[in-house]
Amino acid sequence: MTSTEPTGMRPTRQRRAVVDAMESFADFRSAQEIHELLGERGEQVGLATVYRTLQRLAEAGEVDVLRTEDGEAVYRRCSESHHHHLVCRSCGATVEVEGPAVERWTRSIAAEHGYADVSHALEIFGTCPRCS
Amino acid sequence: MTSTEPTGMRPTRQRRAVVDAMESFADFRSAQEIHELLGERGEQVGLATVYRTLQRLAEAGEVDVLRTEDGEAVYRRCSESHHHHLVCRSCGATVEVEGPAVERWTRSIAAEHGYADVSHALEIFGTCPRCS
DNA sequence: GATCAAATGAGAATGGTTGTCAACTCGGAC
DNA sequence: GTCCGAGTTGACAACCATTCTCATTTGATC
Repeated sequence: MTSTEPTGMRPTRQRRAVVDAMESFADFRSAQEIHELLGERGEQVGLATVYRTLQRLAEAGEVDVLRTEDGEAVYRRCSESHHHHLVCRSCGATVEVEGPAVERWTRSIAAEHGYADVSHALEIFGTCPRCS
Repeated sequence: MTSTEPTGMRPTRQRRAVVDAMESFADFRSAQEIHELLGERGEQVGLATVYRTLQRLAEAGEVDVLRTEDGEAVYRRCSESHHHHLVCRSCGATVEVEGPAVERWTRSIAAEHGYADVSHALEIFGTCPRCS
């Protein structure tokens, strides 16, 4: 559950660099931005490697992934809380929301139908106060 | 709010065809799938036009857009029918589920943040009994 | 040090999506 | 009905995030 947990990944210079870079910001960044950041830090890491590493980290649950409105994947070090997004249809303004009720509900629905390893995706759309 | 509302779009054959096609399914489909569906229906509509039309409809709030896990945009007619899908990660088996609790929760969360015209998309993923 | 699977990087390939632009259409003016 | 201009279309090129390929390098183990 912690970030020092073994993930089955070899601790190469490149992976350490990516993990380090992830610690240096708290918002969502694209793979390309992270690659650029590494360059600025003097860490030479191939773009493909950045993509691969971020993917692995995401699979291992070490980072959160999100899709921007135009389909770009953005990453952020894993905040401890699972949450959803309330997105403005018009300007894209996003609010992170939590819902224990939803978590419980999805789990019970899945169990009811015999589904295992449950996860879910929930997005709420609306028009934000500024746009309406 | 209704689908007969003027959207500032000229009612061309192609747009009518896309809107019609959107009425023929209730789940999220990609632009390419919708384009293919139009072809099967004997409606000749260019792919670019399908993309443009869906974009316009989304802007006008006539359809909901969502990004799949791999960044593809998927569209669904904006409907009041509130059911969600419990999808098997392995074989794709889908169960439709309803959740008044979720409907209520999303509405209240949105209201809390001042968001209007609320809709939402929820998919639950798991491994079905047959696959686990 | 020898060995081998895992990891890397450069560049090519992929594929969804958007841009381009000449041809076409719709709706209003006449 | 005809004309006109702006909106729309479609074929195809361009774009660009992401993934693939594969020869080379690296880390862990013996």
